[in-house]
Amino acid sequence: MDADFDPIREAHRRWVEHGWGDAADGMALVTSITRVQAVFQQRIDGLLKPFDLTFARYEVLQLLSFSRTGSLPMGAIGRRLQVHPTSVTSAIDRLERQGFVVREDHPTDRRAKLATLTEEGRAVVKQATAVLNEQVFSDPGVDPAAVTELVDLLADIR
Amino acid sequence: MDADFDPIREAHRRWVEHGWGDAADGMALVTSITRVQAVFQQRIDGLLKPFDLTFARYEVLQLLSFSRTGSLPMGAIGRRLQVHPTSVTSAIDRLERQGFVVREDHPTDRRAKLATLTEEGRAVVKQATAVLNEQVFSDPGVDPAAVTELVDLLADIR
DNA sequence: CAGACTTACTTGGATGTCCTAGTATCGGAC
DNA sequence: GTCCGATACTAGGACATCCAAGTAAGTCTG
Repeated sequence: MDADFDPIREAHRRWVEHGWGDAADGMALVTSITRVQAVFQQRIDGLLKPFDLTFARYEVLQLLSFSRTGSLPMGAIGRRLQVHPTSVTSAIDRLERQGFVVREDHPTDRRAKLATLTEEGRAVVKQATAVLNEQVFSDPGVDPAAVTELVDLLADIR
Repeated sequence: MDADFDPIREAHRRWVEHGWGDAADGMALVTSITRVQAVFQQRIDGLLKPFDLTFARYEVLQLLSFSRTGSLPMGAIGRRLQVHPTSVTSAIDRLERQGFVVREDHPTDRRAKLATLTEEGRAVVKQATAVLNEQVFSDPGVDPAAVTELVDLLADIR
């Protein structure tokens, strides 16, 4: 990236000039988070492309792979990933077409559906995890101490 | 929010259990940023709804309102906001239909188009800014000192 | 046990973002 | 002066996300 120019820092200067006061810092925080999220998103989606996955769908597979039976109700997925139920429906639709999960009836609640990992799903999430852990998560671009600090600070906002 | 349960902290515990090592922290960072971004996005878009704006379009208007002439080439907007050129086209399309900006020819470069703020655009961005500054940016949900710290740490990643 | 409320999931619609590709124009090299 | 690569914007397509609304089924209350 053009390390010699930081649009957010530049914008922050303008906000202060226009008398925003404290709000300038807040706006800088929001835009910073927005951009950093976009950067990670693109980097990760690029690495997942060979697997025909996106970060959203990867998260679903990964969550399932860590559950005892490789199977969770749709609603539980949405709550754990903190996304809207319709986003889960959409992700599972896609993953099901890809053969990475299957929908099954819930054993006791006939309203609910279980998303269950297939063999292919388990295999692809394993490979994808290896790539992401090595290329992104092990070294997100900041000092390891700063990482935990960031996570703690962000936890306060949530 | 349900302060008594943090899905990310819970997930982090599982990642560590599965032997992810350093990668667990990195994954926690990425998911934290993703969720926090989503929270801000929804909160801001909710506040902007009465103005028939989104954060994306608000950022464009705000950028224009701070330029000397209320007018910038499309490309410059994309670079400053760090978004793809097609996203700018899409945002300006919408803003133009809403009457908040108009497209004009660039005086010297016939390839380029200028997006220029209208009176309505200037008025709406002023009102929207007042609301956002008061309701979000002045108090993003963390200690003010932490805000600048976060911004600095995030700047390293960008 | 019947009606009302709640919960689980899906459908349809609107946004925003990116990528690929295409058209028009600018600018520099020869 | 001409040609070719770089730049500016737009068109079309794929995803993901949310909201509003609808259907089905569980649960609770009187």
